[in-house]
Amino acid sequence: MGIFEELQARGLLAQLTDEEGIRELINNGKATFYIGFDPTADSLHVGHFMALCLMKRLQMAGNKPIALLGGGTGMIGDPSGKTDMRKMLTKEDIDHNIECFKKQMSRFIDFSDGKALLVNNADWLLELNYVDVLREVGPYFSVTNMLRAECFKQRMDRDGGLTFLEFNYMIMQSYDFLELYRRYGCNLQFGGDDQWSNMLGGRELIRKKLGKNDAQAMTQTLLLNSEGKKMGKTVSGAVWLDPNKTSPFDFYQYWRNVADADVLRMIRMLTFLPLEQIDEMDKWEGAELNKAKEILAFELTKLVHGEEEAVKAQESARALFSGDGTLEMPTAEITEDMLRDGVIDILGILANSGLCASRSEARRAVEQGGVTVDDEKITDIKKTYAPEDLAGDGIVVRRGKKSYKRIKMVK
RNA sequence: GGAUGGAUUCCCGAGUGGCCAAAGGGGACAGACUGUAAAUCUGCUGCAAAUUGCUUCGGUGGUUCGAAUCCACCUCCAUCCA
Repeated sequence: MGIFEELQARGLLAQLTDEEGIRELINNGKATFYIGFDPTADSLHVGHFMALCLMKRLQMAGNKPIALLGGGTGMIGDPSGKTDMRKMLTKEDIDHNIECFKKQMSRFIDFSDGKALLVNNADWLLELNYVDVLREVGPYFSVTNMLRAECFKQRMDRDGGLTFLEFNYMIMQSYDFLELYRRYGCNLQFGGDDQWSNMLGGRELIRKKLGKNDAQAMTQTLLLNSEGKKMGKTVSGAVWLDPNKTSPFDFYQYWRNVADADVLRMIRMLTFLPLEQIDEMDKWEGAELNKAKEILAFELTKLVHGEEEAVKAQESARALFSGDGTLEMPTAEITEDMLRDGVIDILGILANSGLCASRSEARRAVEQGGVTVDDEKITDIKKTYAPEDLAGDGIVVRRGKKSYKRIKMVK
């Protein structure tokens, strides 16, 4: 089975310009392909992770990946699938973000000996001048066609409309493909399915401008859950790959908690487990799926944070939910200035430790029976603790099922 | 540039002088049930030294005993016209 068939079996492929051509290309390791990453934040998130995995798979099959960082396009902002216009980033932000991306990417992709390239489109986009661009690519784009593209259509119907700035994103991205084709012989572009129309733009441009018909594009399935929402997003924001932004434990928990209907699909798409093994799991049902969730969470945490962190996260989770294994626990410190009359009440502990946002919220949590100290339920909102109670290892305060902290007194 | 309609709490959205910390829904959080899932049910959802006080309805000033609500100016947004 070639890499093409494997990607297909894993459900990663969405749209392709030429199925046979692409199969031929990647199965024989003849593709030089690129995926673009917009440096809109200082860490990669789960959506990027999926793209990185795809790059890795293709690299393992002998193809040459180019990671294109959007230092230039990032200054414009992609309108595809966005409800709001992106906020404009400063040059400094973008450069900083690119540095962060580079570090994280090298964990996944082997950039040694030219096996993969990392380029920044700022290198060519920023030098362009307006008139040259118009002359060079202007004639090859039909505004009529562009407006027909789904991503623009939706945007036009929405409040706020589509700005000229965003409208140009597609042209920039097409220009990238052209440039990479010229410079590195890049003959294939990958991207999320929402990028399809932008990618076709590039292919068209190469065809019209250079008369070459061998630039291909293919998109990967977007990572959606069974409710059609994007995976990797929580209420508090994205699930990041940077351990300082999303701790390995939280990362683990995110995957541990996916819905039944999604587990197998996620395993198939995101892990590197052999397909035969996954097919076996596909027969699992009901509570057995919990095992599958554990596998998913463990495998992904291992890929992103390493085996050691994955083991720790798994043990902590088991300890927290079923009582076996060792519990690694975040600690919050209580200082003397938080004391009132020489003691601190339970509400103060909850609020100061970050388990609750405010004393009011803490009060509610206690009143509803959601707070536990050293496995004993707290019912009295006036309960207080003296510094001696918090000495040594301190106490373990748990709020609800999933958040807990060790509370210690410091001088 | 002109006309019209808007801006309310995390989001959507009611409220058009006191009974308003502000209906309803969504989300979030907590509890029950469970499998750390889904569905369902219950509670809860501005802050605090907590039967009270303080801050909040785009901004600034004003009218009034009293303003989310009335007036003036400003900012931003949408739709139509140019």
